Amino acid sequence: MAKEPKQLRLADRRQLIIEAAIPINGQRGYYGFSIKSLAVACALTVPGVLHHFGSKEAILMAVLDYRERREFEAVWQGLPFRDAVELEKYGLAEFKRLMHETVAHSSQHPEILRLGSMLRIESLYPGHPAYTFFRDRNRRALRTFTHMLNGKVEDPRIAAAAVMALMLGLEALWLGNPEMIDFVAQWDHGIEKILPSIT
Amino acid sequence: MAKEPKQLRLADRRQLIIEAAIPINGQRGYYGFSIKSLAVACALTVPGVLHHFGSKEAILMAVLDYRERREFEAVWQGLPFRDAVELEKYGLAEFKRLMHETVAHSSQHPEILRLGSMLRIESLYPGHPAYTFFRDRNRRALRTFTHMLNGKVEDPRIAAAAVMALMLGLEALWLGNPEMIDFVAQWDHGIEKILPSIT
Amino acid sequence: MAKEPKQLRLADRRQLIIEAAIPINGQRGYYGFSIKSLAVACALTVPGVLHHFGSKEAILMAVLDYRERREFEAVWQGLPFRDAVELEKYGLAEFKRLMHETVAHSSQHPEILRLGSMLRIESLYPGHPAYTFFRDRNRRALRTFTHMLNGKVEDPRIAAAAVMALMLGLEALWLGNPEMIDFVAQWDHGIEKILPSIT
Amino acid sequence: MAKEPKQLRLADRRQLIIEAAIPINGQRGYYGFSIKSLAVACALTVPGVLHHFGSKEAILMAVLDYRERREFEAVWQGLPFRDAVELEKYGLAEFKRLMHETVAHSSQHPEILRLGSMLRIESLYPGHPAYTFFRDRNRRALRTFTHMLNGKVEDPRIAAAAVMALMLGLEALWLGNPEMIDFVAQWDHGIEKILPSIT
DNA sequence: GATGAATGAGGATTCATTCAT
DNA sequence: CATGAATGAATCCTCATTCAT
Repeated sequence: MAKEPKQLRLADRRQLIIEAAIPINGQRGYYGFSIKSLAVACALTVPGVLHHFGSKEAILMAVLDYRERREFEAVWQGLPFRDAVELEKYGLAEFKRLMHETVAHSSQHPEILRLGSMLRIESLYPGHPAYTFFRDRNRRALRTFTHMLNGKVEDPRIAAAAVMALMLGLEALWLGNPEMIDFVAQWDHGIEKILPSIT
Repeated sequence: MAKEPKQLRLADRRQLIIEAAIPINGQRGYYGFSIKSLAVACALTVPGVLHHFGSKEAILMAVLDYRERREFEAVWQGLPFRDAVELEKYGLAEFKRLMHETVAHSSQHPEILRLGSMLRIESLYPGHPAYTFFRDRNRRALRTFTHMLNGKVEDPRIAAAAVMALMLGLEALWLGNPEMIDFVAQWDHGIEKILPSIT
Repeated sequence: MAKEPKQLRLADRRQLIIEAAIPINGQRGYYGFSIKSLAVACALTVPGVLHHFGSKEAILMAVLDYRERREFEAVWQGLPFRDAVELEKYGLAEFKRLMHETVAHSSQHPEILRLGSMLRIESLYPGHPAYTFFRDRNRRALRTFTHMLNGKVEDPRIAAAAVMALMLGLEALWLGNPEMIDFVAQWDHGIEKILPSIT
Repeated sequence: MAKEPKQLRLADRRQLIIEAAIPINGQRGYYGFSIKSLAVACALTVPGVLHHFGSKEAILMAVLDYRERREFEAVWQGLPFRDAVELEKYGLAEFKRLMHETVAHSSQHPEILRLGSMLRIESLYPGHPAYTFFRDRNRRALRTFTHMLNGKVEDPRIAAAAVMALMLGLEALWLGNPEMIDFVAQWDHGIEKILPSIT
């Protein structure tokens, strides 16, 4: 006879709160969301939530960290490369397969996408808790993409930016009107234009 | 000797407030910005600002309206077409010239871009004052673009979405790290891939 | 061809404002009503209203003054006595006729009644602008009634208070549920109990 | 050595706040009183007060509820009837004894009376939070009184209204000038006129 | 591990009023 | 005679946070 424990283990409770925080942060942003709304979504009290994270800022950072970890586990971990740098050894087809995976995965988790879009634009404000986080992340991403495309296209930097722009743009478009565009198909079409396969 | 009047006329003061509201709304979003911060930026008091708009929501809508009008005047008005529909009669080169103009203009006004990016994502939340505004605007834009590309590309709908995605994505990328990419050059490169000119 | 003047004469405009102020003050009280609501009811602006009275307090006092004058004109002026003191010479029947007139008149003007009820209770607060006004008015009324009943009943003071209480109470009752009681009939019934006619 | 706790229990604190709210609401009415003034009277901050009730409106309703409960406990509970309906079986003397008790009790608690008078008149405004509360309460009261006088007087409805009017009127009179009239004596005198005992 | 009490700061908005026009 | 601009004070309420329980 397993009793259902009212008090979850610390880690479990944290994860529950974080998962509830993702759509809330994605919808209202860091400035617009309130711990109260998060607490209600978790069936907890406000101090109950704060007990686990200490501050609103800490909740945000935990969410960002969780999101990063999840993305890594879902997309990158399943691939045969140890790290991004190693990718250089692989061909364009491999790169496109990886991107396709990412897009396909994203299309299943719009809330994660929305969180990223919201916090990316919100964190442009220097006072935002995720200011440096996103600034550095963007730079790193562009560098990584450039690296990955190195030797495979004429101007890797331009191509990398184009790829990233396509991804960001489709995300925004799809989030706004999901019924109007097919995220994955649109991606496949776009990437083929930007990085045409040799036939 | 003209005295500087402390009381500005309705229209002048409104415009001043709106222009001050653009960067503030772009940085913090509707939920995150405070009328106080806007009032300080205008050298007014909070009720002074509210005197002209009545509510925070009304300020936002006035900003959106102003932004729309300005964009029209700056980009579309100078072009030889009466309206979007007429564009169908023009060729791909004309379409690309129009887009280029828009991008070039946008690259001079990052604050306007930032406002758009912020409010687009923020307004996905159904309770947001600009919810319907942006939903309808997005739909209209995709329809217009599709219409403009009709007969010029294989699949106008897909192409239109790709063009919009490129624009949105480059905006987001450039806003995040303006020093890392050349907005206009990157656009010209991208559009040539998506809508290649016949040579 | 008489032109309708947009600008009313000062006195007329004042009266219009006062008449609009009666139901508003009666409904929300002095503390609860706003000059804005009054201005709207008069199709004027807030400073437009204040132009005529100078302050919220002055509006209230003007309303009270107007109400007093109107009551006098409507009820007392039509009667054959010069003033209240003279009443002593008349009999009980005359007194009851006067009261009946008052009640009949009141039943036609519930807004006036409501104003009186509201301000009477509100003005018990020492900081209220009509504090002394009503305190003195109540005392004067009780004294006058006592005087009027002098020599006609056993204990004029008690009877006077009973008469006043009946009036105040029926007013309150009728204002609350006008469809449930017949103000005038109820008065006639009550006064006959308190001050029975000799048969 | 019992330490005086800074944090009171929910129920205790609520009662303290409500009791402080009674005179404040009685003096200024719902529209005229401010949570700040109540907070000061309780040696709390404004959010401290709101913590317990959530809104100004909720404070009012709690006050009304408390007042009702207290009246019941003080007057009706001590009497030998189970409920109002049962009263029909008792005679006029019993009814008058009950009324007398009520008046005697009221005369000891003018603040409660004042609260009732203020809110009764204020709640005639349809937007008032206690609008339906008082409308229904008035109807119920008149029905109950009529019921209680059924079979004991010629016209129970008229008599009931007269009794209520006497009560309401004496309250208003006494609240305005407590030094001028003896509430209880005046009641006893009045009720004997309206409902004379058989001798 | 979690809750209720309490607070200081700040949120938007309303208000009465003054001033310039 | 009336209006629009502007303000300081006060409104209710929400916020993140701390403390005691």
